[in-house]
Amino acid sequence: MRPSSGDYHHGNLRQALLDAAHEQLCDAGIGAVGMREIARRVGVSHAAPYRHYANLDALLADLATSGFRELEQRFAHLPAIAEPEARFTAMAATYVEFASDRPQLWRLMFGDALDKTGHPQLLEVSQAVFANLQETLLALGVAAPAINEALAAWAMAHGVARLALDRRLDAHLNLAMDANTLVDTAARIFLAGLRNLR
Amino acid sequence: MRPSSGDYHHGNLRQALLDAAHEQLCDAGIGAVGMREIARRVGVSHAAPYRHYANLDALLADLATSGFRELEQRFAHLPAIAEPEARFTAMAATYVEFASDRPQLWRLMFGDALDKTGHPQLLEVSQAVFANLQETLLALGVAAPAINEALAAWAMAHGVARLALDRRLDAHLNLAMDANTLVDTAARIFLAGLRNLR
DNA sequence: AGGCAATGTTGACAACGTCAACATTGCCCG
DNA sequence: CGGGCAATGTTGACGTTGTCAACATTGCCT
Repeated sequence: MRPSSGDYHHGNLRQALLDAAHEQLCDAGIGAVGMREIARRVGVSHAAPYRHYANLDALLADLATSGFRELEQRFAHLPAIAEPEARFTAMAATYVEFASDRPQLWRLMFGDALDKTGHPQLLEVSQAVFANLQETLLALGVAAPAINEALAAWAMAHGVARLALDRRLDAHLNLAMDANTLVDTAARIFLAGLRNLR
Repeated sequence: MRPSSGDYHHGNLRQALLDAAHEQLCDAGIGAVGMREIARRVGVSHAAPYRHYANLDALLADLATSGFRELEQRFAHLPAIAEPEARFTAMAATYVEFASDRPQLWRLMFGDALDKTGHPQLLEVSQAVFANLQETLLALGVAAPAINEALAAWAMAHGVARLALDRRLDAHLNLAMDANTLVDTAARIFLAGLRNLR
């Protein structure tokens, strides 16, 4: 199905909408992403998206889902580091790096602009990401199920990412410091604490 | 100035607007807070708020500022704990507790619904909160300026709060666990790490 | 007492999300 | 091969919102 003859039918609007929404998100932030604006970007009438998404939230949920998949990919393509502690640090760094590479997407995924309840796919992919982290923790020799520790680690990386995104680091620091060195410090403290406790 | 005679003039609308906005925020979440709704709640015409706030963002910024002041108060009224490590743990717990007591307010303060740039008061109060944490870290014997460690600690507490608020804990846990025990775990790991590193 | 600045009201505008009614197209089945 | 049906896109409408301008009302100061 192509836009060969008359371009009344688009071809595959759904993906085009997603792409346009993604561009708009990166360009202008979450507040600027609206049904009409997306339709405008694709060059289609303002109500056309409703043939593919029940409402704006559904579209945003789909966008967030693709974000989680990308994050998962980054974890998957992490260089194979055998040593567990180094791997843990690398994962935390990857997490923060993703947030700093795609700040708007990250905000959509973890912020409160989108109500996540009622989007099972979204829940599923986010759980997959967490499972990945938990496995690494297990390799550290933490006793199963290691839930506490895994969550604490996640919280740490998550907090670093958010503080960095909100520019609270810039605001509170005279000296130069970026999220990367901060997450390193935090990971080092965390690992030392784990060693010390068991 | 009271609403004694004809109630054309309200008395002190500014505070009434803030109160109404706060109620609406707690009742229905950040998405439901709008100029017209606030005015409706106070019983005043839809454009009246503009005599006191340039726009909705300005009002929300004021609300967030009051939130930071309340958080500051909680730190100030913390029971006097001399032992630095216990005090640190108590502060982290207080932080998370605030988030769980006033989730919507916390979202406003730390979420991305409100653009914080261009609100100097807001920046000021949030810096004051951070300074408080940094002092406690100093008492732990961390070398001045201890910026790295203070930020890492903040990130940890912040991450716990956010994961809890977003119900990601519920989503990922079969067993029962709340933010309180999690922040305890995280604080213990963090402190053990600090001891181990120096 | 009178006038001015502060404060509140009314009405308007553009933009938005969403729905219903209608138009157009591709595809499948006889 | 043709006709109809389901999928998809368009148009127009409704109610809502943030914000502004013009106007009304009030309290305070001289």
